Amino acid sequence: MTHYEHPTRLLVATDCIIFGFDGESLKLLLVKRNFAPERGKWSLMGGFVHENEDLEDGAKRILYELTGLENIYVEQLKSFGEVKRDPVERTISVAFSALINIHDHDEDSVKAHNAVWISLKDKPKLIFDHDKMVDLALEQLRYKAALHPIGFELLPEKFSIPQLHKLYEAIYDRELDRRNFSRKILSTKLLMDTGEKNEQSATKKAILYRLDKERYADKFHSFWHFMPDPVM
Amino acid sequence: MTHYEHPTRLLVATDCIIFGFDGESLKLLLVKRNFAPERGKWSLMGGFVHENEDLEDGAKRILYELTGLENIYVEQLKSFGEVKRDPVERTISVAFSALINIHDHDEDSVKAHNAVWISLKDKPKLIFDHDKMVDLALEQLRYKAALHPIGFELLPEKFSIPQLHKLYEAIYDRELDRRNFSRKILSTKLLMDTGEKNEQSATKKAILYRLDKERYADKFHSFWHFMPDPVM
DNA sequence: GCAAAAGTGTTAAAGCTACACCCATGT
DNA sequence: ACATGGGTGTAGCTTTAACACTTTTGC
Repeated sequence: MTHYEHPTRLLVATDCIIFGFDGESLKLLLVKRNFAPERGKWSLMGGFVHENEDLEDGAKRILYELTGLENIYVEQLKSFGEVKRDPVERTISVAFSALINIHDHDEDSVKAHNAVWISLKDKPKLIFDHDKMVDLALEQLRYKAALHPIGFELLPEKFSIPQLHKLYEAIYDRELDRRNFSRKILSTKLLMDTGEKNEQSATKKAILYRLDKERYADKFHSFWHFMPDPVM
Repeated sequence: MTHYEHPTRLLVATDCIIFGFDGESLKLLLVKRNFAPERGKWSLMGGFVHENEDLEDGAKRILYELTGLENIYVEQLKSFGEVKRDPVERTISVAFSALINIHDHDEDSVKAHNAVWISLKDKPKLIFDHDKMVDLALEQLRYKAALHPIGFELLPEKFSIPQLHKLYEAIYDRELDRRNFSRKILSTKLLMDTGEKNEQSATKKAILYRLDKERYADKFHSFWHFMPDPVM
């Protein structure tokens, strides 16, 4: 086998599975296509990788175009390369998962792209193999959030434990005992008390925490065990 | 953003991180290149994706060419797409992890490709970003084997618990209490007693088990907790 | 004072670790 | 019979799950 023998070049795209959380349910940012092919149908946000651009940079460029946000938490999910996945021309798509704070995005930009936040439970059928991408992204989010502190990416910088609790219930689509959850989270020592309280609450105001960035960096590679087994 | 706007086509390759286990240590099947570029240096086995071939099929084709084996356990790891990762021409590489039974491969074929099994601990420096690929593959193997029953792919169909135990010690590069390990494995009910014993042993012959395929399929998505925390 | 949400405590069961002991086999 | 490796048992500790209770706040 020699290198550069049959240099068949292929189209390479990235598609982004963009998760958000509005305090109640987990949402996806989806695009209603006003361009061919599959005009009028729903799809993930995507685009082609440029000649002089790393894969992840491509995904971040596309995310920036859509949301106006930089420094988004992005993780490569998997590449989808079935020969006939795109009917127009063979295209390899590198799928990226993105977690963003739903309140931060640029609304005009999102509207301009014909994009909408849709609850996972109301997800319409998407074009091509995008449904598979979403399924996998959700599976991975569940997998990862059970063991690593990534849920925070979906929340504001300052957040309460009840908020985090609701997020986890949304991610796993099931009830979690709030008291055990709280103790488990606090036992990681990953949260810093900001001294502030959630003034929005009509009842007892919850303590607002912030992620301890130093410990976060140290512990990122250690397992959590947030979920009662079995998770999946 | 309209589809098919700037159709820049790129080279797409697959590289395979091939793990094997010889009963003592975890090994990689590496190629000493007798072709350009980087002739004489070590690399992973790889090749370009063909026009009419799914990504995973490409990896399997390459694995078949090298080892003569079909039905190999293969898992897509990640795509590597840095602009300058390949100095000759920009190439996206989709990395695949493969777990094979080291005794099954076709020796002639491996020799013909100038490939050698090398213990992870003696791994030479590899070309391009192949070192990164190996690091990630190992991390993923550790991650996954702690929670899912995939170690079996590296063993013969019938294997003993002591064999499995040695495999796990090799994967995690640390001692594991053999008695606790044994109990943990058996408690999953994933192993079927074949009624046979390991006749090779010079001392007490170990019971040979086989993976219970039905339970395997059912349980594949459930977490194991094989390793004492923290694993990583 | 009451309802609702937040925070803290308790207890029994389960799981894990670190051991000790016995069994089978070839020399 | 003994050295070696394989199989099973157990005590003490830690973690978990499933609960109850108290505190804060707005009305």
